[in-house]
Amino acid sequence: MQSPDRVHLPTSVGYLLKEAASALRSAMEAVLRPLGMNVTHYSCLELLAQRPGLSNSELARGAFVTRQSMNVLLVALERDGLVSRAEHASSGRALPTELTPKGRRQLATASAAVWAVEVRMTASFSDAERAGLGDLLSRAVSSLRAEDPAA
Amino acid sequence: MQSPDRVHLPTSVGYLLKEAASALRSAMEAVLRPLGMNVTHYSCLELLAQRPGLSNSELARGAFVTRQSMNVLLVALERDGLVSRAEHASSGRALPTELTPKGRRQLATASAAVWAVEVRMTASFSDAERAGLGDLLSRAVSSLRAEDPAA
DNA sequence: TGACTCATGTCAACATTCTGACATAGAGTC
DNA sequence: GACTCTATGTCAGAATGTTGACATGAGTCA
Repeated sequence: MQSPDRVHLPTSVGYLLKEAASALRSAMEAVLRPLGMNVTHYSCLELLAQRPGLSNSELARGAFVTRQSMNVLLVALERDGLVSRAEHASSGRALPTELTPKGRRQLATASAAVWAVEVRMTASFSDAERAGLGDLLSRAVSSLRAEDPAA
Repeated sequence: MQSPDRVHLPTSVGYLLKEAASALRSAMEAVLRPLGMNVTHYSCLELLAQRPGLSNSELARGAFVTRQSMNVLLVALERDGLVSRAEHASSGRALPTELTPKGRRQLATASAAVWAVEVRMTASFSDAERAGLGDLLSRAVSSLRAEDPAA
């Protein structure tokens, strides 16, 4: 098939993974832009809806960015009245964050749009294929993190 | 399972896709950093090795960045003597680019390292699963691009 | 108690990438 | 030829994200 220590791009799982993630990101940004949001913006709100009280660092990990990046986003979201952060930590240094009603409303619109993108992406899949893709991706993540402390 | 117009993060194919791509990128950067390269840098060299004479715009599409970004990278790669660009276009405006021997040497090391990462990522997969993942990802990309002109 | 480790929030400087814009070159159409 | 359309290379500005660093708070252990 191919030489054993070399990457063949068109059939490389890594390349296809990158391509799929890129296409998904583009599609998401296309539907989020008219709503005045970007992917990280939406991800932050979605995380907060499903797990209220998350701290800046936890949100950063969930959205796959650094806590510094998430922090500048949170400052903007708080300024726009979409989230509210605790003044001071009840324990440790983590400042729990929560959605405001305004944030919840904005998220509702965005979440529906993003869901439609996900549906379109997996439109040709059977239920078994959809579940299989999720399983394979999960295992790939586990394998990557197994021997590598980074990330 | 879940409400029909809402995303449930831990089981969302989109979220898992983003997570896997993030983990792969981290792993690749971890092995490329000691070599003085990053992912886009490597991608550019790999593309040129497999398809010599690619133009700036074609490289950008292959590496999933804008042509502006690829251009600044190409300028740096040419300055470092890793690639050579044609002085003027033989047809149109596209300037074909090729690897120099130095670029080929650097790529050889990087390609082996990246290949090892891909092997690790799919270590627990059977051959059928590896091929299946590639097939599912390809179909997901097709579906995303089908109705959406962006990307 | 004190030292150590770890996670967090935050500041600063830097790197990377993108958006917007413009001029140029070829293909197709009238 | 003149027009339109598309693709390309390039410039400038801005947004976004990262690395590096530091201080703080909590837990662990001698």
